[in-house]
Amino acid sequence: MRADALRNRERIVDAARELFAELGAEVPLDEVARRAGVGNATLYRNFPDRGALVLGVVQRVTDRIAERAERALGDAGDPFEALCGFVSGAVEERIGALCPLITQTVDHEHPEWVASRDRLQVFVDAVLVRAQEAGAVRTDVAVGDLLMALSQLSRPLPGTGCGRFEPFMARHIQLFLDGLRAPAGSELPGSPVTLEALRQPE
Amino acid sequence: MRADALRNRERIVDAARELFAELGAEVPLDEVARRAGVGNATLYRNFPDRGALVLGVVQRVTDRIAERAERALGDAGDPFEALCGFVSGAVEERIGALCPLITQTVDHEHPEWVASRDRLQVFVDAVLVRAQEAGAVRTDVAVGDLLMALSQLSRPLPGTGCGRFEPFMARHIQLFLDGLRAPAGSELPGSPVTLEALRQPE
Amino acid sequence: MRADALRNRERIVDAARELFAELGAEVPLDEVARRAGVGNATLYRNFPDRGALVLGVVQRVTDRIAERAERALGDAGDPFEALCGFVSGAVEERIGALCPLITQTVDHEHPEWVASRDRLQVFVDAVLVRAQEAGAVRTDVAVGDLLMALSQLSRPLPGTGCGRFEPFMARHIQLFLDGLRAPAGSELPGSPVTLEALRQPE
Amino acid sequence: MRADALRNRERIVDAARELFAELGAEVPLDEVARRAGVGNATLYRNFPDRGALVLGVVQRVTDRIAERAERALGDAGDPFEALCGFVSGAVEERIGALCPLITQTVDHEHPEWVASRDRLQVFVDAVLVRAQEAGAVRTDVAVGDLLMALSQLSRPLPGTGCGRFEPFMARHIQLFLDGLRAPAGSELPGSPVTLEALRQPE
DNA sequence: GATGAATGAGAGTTCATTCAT
DNA sequence: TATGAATGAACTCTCATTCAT
Repeated sequence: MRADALRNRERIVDAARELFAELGAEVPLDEVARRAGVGNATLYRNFPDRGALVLGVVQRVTDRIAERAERALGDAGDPFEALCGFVSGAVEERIGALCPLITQTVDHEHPEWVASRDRLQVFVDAVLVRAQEAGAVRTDVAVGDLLMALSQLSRPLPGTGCGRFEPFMARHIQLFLDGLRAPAGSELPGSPVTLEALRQPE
Repeated sequence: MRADALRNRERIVDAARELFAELGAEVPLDEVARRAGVGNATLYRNFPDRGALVLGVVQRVTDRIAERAERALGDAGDPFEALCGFVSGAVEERIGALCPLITQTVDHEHPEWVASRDRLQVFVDAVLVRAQEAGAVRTDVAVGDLLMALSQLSRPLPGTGCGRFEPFMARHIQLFLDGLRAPAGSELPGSPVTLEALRQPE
Repeated sequence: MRADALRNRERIVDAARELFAELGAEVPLDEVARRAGVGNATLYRNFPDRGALVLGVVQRVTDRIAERAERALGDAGDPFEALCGFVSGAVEERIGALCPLITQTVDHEHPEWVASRDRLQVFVDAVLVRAQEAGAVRTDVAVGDLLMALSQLSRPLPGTGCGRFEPFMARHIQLFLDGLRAPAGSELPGSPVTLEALRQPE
Repeated sequence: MRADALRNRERIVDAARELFAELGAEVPLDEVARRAGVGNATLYRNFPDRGALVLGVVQRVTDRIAERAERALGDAGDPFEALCGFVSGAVEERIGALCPLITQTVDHEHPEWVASRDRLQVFVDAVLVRAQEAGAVRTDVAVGDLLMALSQLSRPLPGTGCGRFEPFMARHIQLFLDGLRAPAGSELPGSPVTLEALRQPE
């Protein structure tokens, strides 16, 4: 019976991830339950409120992106190529839907979230630093710059049938990656950004 | 009383612009009315439904950004500097809130919107082409690339007290502008994007 | 200027009469004003609230039907024919919309209304009695029986494009008139009904 | 819990039937819910919009009247008496509130409604024809003449505390029934009316 | 543990009526 | 005086959440 329950939980998170990406974070939770093929009360049993569900999705996505970064680290080829590969993977994992979920509802003190976030940061940082040490990426940027900009550039636009704008996004992400290349094209305002910035002090 | 009515209309559009930027396109219309200092029915007299109000805001913002572009055109200085100045101005005008409003609710056949959009395109195109002809910007990008990416990079994040993330955005926009610089840093997928893309055929 | 004001008042009552008959007594008063070709505030100047407007319409219709009855009285031909002619005329005057307006909103103490009602009763009673005295109509019915049933049978049905059902109504009114004929086809429950019944004590 | 849900549905239809008859088809749905003793959202779960609720009520009433006709058919006594008994029963079932609901909101293509309507027609037709064959009722009338006129004559008048006018209605219905008696008292305009007329072609 | 149903709070929209020109 | 505009109350419908089976 526990296997069944776990499978339900998985299906709920998956359904929520898709729907959040397609229709935004405001989708009716009954809709999520329907897509997951469970009753709504089952959803509430697993995630007492919308915040808990969002946290579940955010962690899931974050962890999968961290895995991608870890895999990119193991890639022995050109460091910049590895970085680009990671970027594509992150987009596939729907990183574009991530930032709004985090800023809108995640509790930044929540230890599980902090752990996921830090793990993500460690691996992406390694991928980035390796490219910087190879002289391929300017040194005045940090992991938060990469991930936040990437998230924004691939962020879904409401009303677009989920994917309609992706061809454009690929161009714009490429332009951004060109802007990351060493030597620095211009001086950047502010300081390099890390993921802790997401919970900025007010 | 016509003067009074017009002033009310202005106040409603202004309030909506702010609230759409701060809280997204789903803000309660009663909230917009309250912020504008009018009764809710006054809002509905001027804008029969949410779509009409969104259209009003979109046109207002589009027109103001087009004016900025026109002014940048008159700037006799360095063409790339003029482009950067325009970009800053567009961000100030809250271009970041624009794309979602357009894709979500604007009727792409609506003649007034088409007129505003085309006017914007003409002026921004001129600013961009001038920089390209001066050899400062790569030639495989078009006005839609600039505006859509800019819009996404400056798009407000829900739950952030409107501005909290602007320091980061400035960095990321700068990186994107660096990516725009000639010579081209890499080959871009797809073709240069114009604003007609916003209404892409299905 | 008074002539103008009076003409406005007339136009408002006419518009209201048509709309009440077509769409029921709940039509928006702004709609009445539009149909009358005046501003809504002009309507409110003439009729402080919906009740006053309804009273105006009810009186107008009542008076016109009373005139028809008066004319039928002057008709020297067959008394039953005269009665039938009056009935047709009353239907043309939209008697079918009358009863609901009266029961719903008219103040039964209002002296002007009482005067109109009594005048109607006097004339219709005369038409009816004449037919009864000629032996054409059963004697156990009174003016209220005739007018209330007639009103119900010709009462507009909402959603019907005003007139779609009139062919049927003509049949049913004819059947009712046949039922009125002497000698009495059956014993009727209760007592003959007069128009005072419209304000029945509770 | 299905039993409970069904009971709720029943209570909602009953409450709606009463309120439609008392106050017309425009009663606030919240009022219906209150009268039924359920929350408003329960009403909306069962009947997604007002049209669905009206359809539910119309079907319920139609079916009950059809049952009455069926029972009248089984009555071995005088055919005209049986017809009169059916008429009384139909009035008790609130046939008077039926026509407006049908013309105002029912979708005349809706298969369930068509089925109910046709079933009603079959039984009432049988009752009527039997009286005609016994020589008691004129032969130039059909089931639609009977039911539509009956509906209009017993149609509730707004503002009357539901019943105040029933004594009169009984008289007028009796007069109408007298008019139905053979031999025909006069020639009727048009042709006999069936229930299909309710959806008349435009 | 899982489910369908119930609920109340809230959002969009309409309308009778009042105000300001 | 006549008008267009403003207003708040009311109504329909949705949705997060809780309950009963």
